[in-house]
Amino acid sequence: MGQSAFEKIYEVVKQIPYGQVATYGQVAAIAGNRRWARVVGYALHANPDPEHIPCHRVVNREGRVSEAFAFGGGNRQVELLMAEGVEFVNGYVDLAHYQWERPSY
DNA sequence: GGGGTGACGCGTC
DNA sequence: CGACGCGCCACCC
Repeated sequence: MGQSAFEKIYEVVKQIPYGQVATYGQVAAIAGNRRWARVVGYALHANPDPEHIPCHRVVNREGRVSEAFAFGGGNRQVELLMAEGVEFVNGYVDLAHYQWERPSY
């Protein structure tokens, strides 16, 4: 089927529940290969469906957001996450409590 | 058709 | 602790 890395990545990102966040590596790993972390970044960069693809719930391994290339201006992503109840510490997401645990399906 | 780059992650020096 | 390189896929020129 035409399910490429891109498609799988979008599927995973769409599954991130409200109030939780996932890392690029996490999404990549669930999508099929953890080395796709870079592809995840590119996939979200393209973000063809921002309404269904909560790219703001995807953060890097440090729990930090990309201020330089964020869709709405970096801080925008932080605001959205905080609005969902995600706590930030020194600008970093508390991954220990808010990192999404993929359901073992 | 070929080459370079990128919203990353991890190992190594 | 910081900096660098490697790996992967898709898109742009």
